[in-house]
Amino acid sequence: MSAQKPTPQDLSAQIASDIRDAIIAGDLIVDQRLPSEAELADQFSVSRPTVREALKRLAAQNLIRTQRGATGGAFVNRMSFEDAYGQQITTSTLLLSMNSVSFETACEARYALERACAPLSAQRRTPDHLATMRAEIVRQGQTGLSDEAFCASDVAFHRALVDGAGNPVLSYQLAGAVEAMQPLMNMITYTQRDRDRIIALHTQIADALEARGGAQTDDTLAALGEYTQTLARQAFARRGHSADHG
Amino acid sequence: MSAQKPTPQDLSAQIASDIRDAIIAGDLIVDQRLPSEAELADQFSVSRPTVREALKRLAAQNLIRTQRGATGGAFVNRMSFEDAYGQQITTSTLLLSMNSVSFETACEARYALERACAPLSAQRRTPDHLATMRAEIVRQGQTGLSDEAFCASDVAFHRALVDGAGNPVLSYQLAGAVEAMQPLMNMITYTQRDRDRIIALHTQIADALEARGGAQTDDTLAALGEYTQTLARQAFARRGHSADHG
DNA sequence: AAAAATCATTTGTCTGACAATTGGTTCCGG
DNA sequence: CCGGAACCAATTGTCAGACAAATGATTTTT
Repeated sequence: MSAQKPTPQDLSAQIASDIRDAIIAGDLIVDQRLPSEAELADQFSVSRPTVREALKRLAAQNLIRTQRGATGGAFVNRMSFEDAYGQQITTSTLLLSMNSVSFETACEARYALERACAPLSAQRRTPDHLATMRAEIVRQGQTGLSDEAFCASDVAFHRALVDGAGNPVLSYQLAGAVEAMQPLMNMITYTQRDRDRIIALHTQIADALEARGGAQTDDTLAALGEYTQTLARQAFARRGHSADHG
Repeated sequence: MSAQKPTPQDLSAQIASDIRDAIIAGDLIVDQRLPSEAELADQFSVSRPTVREALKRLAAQNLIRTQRGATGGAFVNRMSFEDAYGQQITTSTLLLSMNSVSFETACEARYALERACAPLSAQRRTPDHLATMRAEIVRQGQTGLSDEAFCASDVAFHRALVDGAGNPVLSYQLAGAVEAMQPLMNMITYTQRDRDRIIALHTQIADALEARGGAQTDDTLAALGEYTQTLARQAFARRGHSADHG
């Protein structure tokens, strides 16, 4: 009966919640202009700085954009796929780096999700997607490529695979899984032999997609996932050893 | 040599970016206390309100938490899976509702991702997961259940399936795909016959998971996805008709 | 009619202040 | 010496008012 949440929330957080709810509920539609900061301050009976803090919270979530000038103000933002990508990647990256998620768990999730794209990508990939993948494979074979650059190319390869499915929602969901893995992948040192093996598997995947072989793609992805897990286990075993000696 | 980005960004956005980068780079570790607002204002040569706006931006992304009092301040937040779920769902929901993503595209993505969990869930699901699924199936069969409640139960059922994979990263990634679909699913009117069919498929899925049948689960999920698409097509066809007449 | 100057509105930023919270500190009493 | 109560200091939360900067609309001038 009393207050479950008396005032654990700041005013700016409450106001942000109110406006956010209105946007989600559709009471505020895309590109609609919110009242000016002064008006909002009046409506909520708070000061303008407090309103501004609330608006900044919403802006941080890409829910609104602001523009200054005579006809300026805060406008409900159409959440773009690009915005969503960015948030997804930031969130996923931090989630993985801060929660002692094992490489194994993250890797399993990534390859499970990616395999979900395989049949669709085999069906719909365009020559563009294939070209991107082939180009990344070539890059991965270059001598003198740093491990970091190798991983970046790996990510680009896999993004092309995912995008090949031609489903932007899928691409968005996968963005986090693929990109957030990169920092973890960077912790591995790749020998030339490792790279050769990965490149061979990438080539198999590209070939399978070119031949519209969904099942083949899926199998090869599974193999690549397994191989990645093996590499990681070796890397961490080595690290564990040197830790013992350090 | 001039400015690539002259000043398209607010000061508070720049400061938020700086701090965010520091967190992502690991320069600021979990639970570490940031300098006080006054100190930050000094360091960045801005006023305290500007610093506060920056901090609110970060708080909106669950990157920091603030606490007041003598030993209070802003602390780097450990991004919890729960936090990440919430952001993921909000972002996905808005993305779908604002971008005229077709039901077909969203549904395809959802079932593709969910099928990725099938083999893992068949392998690892606990009796708890099965019990949840069975309970939701029972609920779905209750007479007088509103379409909305039916959809909510559907979501709960699918979440149990996904959680059964025992991979929190996977659960997190799927949260958006499954939950964000609910508003779209709510647009469909389910006849008793529709519900019976869905319940039958759900039962098949639960049975398959109980029998550790990954492939069977996958097949049934595919069938359920197809059926959902069919229902949606019918619903939209009807809607189109009445639109013609209205 | 076109261009330039002006204006009004709105966000961005600053200054200074006070309230509220909260852990630590000091002081008093036993 | 110990325990508790009063006090203190640091910090965030909020407010009020002001000015700067941007920007579209308006008015004036050419």
